[in-house]
Amino acid sequence: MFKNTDFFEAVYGIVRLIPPGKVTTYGAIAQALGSKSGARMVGWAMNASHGLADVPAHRVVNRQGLLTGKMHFNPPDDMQRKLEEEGITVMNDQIQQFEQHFWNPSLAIQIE
DNA sequence: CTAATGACTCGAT
DNA sequence: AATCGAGCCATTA
Repeated sequence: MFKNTDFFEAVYGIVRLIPPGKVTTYGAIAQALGSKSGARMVGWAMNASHGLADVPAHRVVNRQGLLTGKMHFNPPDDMQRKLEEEGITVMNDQIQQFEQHFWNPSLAIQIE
C-alpha cells in the first residue's frame, strides 16, 4: 500500500520519464530529487519496483554505465537485452557510449 | 534504541 | 590508472 513510500514514488516517477534509448544513473536520480536521498536509496527503491512494468529499471545503471542491478532482474540477461533492443550497445555488462545515452532526470524535473 | 545491509558515489592512497 | 575506505540515507532485524 502507499504509506511512507513517498520517495519510492518519486524515484518511480523519474525512472518512468526516462525516454527509450536513454539511460540514467542512481546518483543523477538522487540528485534530481534534491541530493537528499543517497544514491544507495535510489537503488533500494528500484529493488521495490520489482514487477512494475511502468518502471524501466533496466534504464537505470550506476555511474560507470555498468549494469550493477542486472543480477536482480528476471532473468538477469533481460536488462542487457532490453538495452540492446533500445539501440544501446552493452558489452561485459557495460554500456558503450554511456555518455551518449545518458539522460539527465533533472531535465524532467525542470519541466515541472 | 543500536547495529547491519544495500541495484551507489566520491576522495584519498 | 587501479584499489581501498568512508559517507550517505532508508529499511529491516
